[in-house]
Amino acid sequence: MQRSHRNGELTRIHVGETVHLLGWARRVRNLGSLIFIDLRDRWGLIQLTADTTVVSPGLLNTLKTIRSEFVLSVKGTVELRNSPNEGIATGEIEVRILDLNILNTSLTPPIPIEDIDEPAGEELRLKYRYLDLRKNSLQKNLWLRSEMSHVIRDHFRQNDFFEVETPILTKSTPEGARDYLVPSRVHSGEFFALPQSPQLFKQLLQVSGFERYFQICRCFRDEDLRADRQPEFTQVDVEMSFITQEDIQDLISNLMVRLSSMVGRTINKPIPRLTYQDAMEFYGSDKPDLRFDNRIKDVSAFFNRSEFKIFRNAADSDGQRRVRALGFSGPIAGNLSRKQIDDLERDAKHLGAGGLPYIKWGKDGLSSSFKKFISEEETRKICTALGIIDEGIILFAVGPDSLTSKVLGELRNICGKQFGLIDSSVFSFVWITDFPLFEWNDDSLRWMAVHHPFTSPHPDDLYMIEDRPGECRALAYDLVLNGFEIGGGSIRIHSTELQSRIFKLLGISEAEAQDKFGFLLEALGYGAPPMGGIALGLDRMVMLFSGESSIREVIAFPKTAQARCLMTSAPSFVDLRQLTDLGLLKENKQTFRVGAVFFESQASSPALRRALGQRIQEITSTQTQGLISFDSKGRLIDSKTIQDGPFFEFE
RNA sequence: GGGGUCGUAGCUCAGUCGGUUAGAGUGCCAGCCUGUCACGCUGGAAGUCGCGGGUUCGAGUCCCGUCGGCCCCGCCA
Repeated sequence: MQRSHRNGELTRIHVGETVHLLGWARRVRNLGSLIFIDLRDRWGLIQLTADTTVVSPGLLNTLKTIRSEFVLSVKGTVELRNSPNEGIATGEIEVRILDLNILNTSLTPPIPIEDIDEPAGEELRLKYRYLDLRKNSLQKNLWLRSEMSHVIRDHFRQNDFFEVETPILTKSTPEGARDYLVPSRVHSGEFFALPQSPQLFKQLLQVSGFERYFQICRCFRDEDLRADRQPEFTQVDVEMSFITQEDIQDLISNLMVRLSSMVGRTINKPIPRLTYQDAMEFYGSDKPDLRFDNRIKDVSAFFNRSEFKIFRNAADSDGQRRVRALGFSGPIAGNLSRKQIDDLERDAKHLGAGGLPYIKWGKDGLSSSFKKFISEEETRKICTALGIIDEGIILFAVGPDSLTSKVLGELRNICGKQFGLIDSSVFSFVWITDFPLFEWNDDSLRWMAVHHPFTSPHPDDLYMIEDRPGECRALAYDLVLNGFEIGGGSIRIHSTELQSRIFKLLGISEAEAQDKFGFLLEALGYGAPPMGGIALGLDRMVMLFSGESSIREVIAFPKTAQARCLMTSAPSFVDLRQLTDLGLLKENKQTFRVGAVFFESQASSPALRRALGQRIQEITSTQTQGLISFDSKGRLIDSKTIQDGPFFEFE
């Protein structure tokens, strides 16, 4: 069974040739004495045609039975079309069918297998993922992903990197995300954890002298999901010895230039750097979208004599609380409706603000939520300070920086989209540097590592680790693209003493450190080189590079927001035997889910009855009870009483 | 853990104030059709209104609960 050509690669130079093609019938257009079939394979679409008045009766019969998504093998002659279609790549030509075999039939697909304006709901698309993946858009996305992976491998190989696989079954570590656990059968009661990242292994590979390591690896985090977060995701993991953060940033910047060119984007080097502090001050975010430059400004000083008490108090608070503002010029911003402003205020309140004070200058002149506290002259001064020349709006937030940054940073993103400030064809990369090393956690009442506990402090800040941990900077950096964090890394600690100091500050006891990371601490004592690295989020990169807004569109078999696979129905209950094998059920107390499945049918033959029995086993688990009904042809009529059986416990 | 939103034919959706036999487009099936390419025309079949309970003479519509999809907050070193 061989094809002579790929469908999408046929052109007018093949006219006159007899070709053998394979693929799926995307659509059949039967005009009576003329039949057209669009045949799809991985490389494209070609129109098959047959004149039913001249083909053999056998072929005519076959042609009549073809439906969408049937799998076909075709022999035919390439011809120029009478009426070309400029809309498709192979629109100049068509293949006149000489012979055709149906290799397989297809049920009517439950979802449209085409990129159309109103695609099926995501629930169905995920259930029938193998059909959804036939669509051109998903094939294109996964192809881009495949190509990007190759370019990434090539880039690191060219730079003398060593690809090493690290364990998937590994050790649970404190700090960080919740682990996915895997019970050990051999060691009853003990667990492996799936890696949140190969962090410790890549550091140990540096101790081993590999010097340049990379891996494209799967990572797992048992946390709640978002459009850009899946429980398992793919990292481009990198670690190097004897380097500075600039070395790593340069290496990755070069990679980004190469990858961007794959989707027709040119980016300027060097990629700009912004300190964490400046990012928070000017953009209210550690992953600012720099496709537009509207900046947050501290306007506290304008209000140190103001009648507006909330602002005045903040201005007088010596920096504890500040009045910060974000301005947008232009008629769209200046002429927002009451409702649009209410919507923004609702967003602001949602983020923790008390309200959304604003000044707006539009067609109808000035309006402001605190007009009576501010003169027109003062208003003009503030407008000028924020660069609002003609029409525009200024949004205010007051309070501690943590609050005002969050509110204005988020409003900046919302307004940037709403006011059309974002050129979606632009790639705007930025390195965010000098992250804080620690942050105070109110729940556990202790300092936590912002990046991870192996991150090196900034050498200038070493002296204040114990006294002023909150001010201590880390040699840590994130790579941000269009408002998404696509990577993060750091220079690591390579001395046992410093690592112990950090653990101590984090409240990790000597004993716990030994228990959890003893192997690392020990390794650092055997000539660990200075080292650092980065991990890039491949899923997010492919998402952004393909213009998608969810990483599910660039993952072959993604999970839902509730971390389920709708296609396989994972996770699922398992046999009790498996649980007892794993030591997850105590021997002296066993839990059984008791059930029995009855079924009724008028099945005509013993063979059909046996098949139905099998079918029931497929659609129920051993823990199920209820009644299933089939009709005489074995079609399912009713299974609504099927449910999970009750638990019984025996001592 | 919390907030928002959606769930009606295979699919995408409409369904008014709670009131007759729940509609449209598309897909599917059948017939007709020689240049279609989202073919066209004619006809037809197709519904557990997510599930459970409640209010009511009467529920797709109102109330409570529950399940599921999506988005967000918390969370994600």
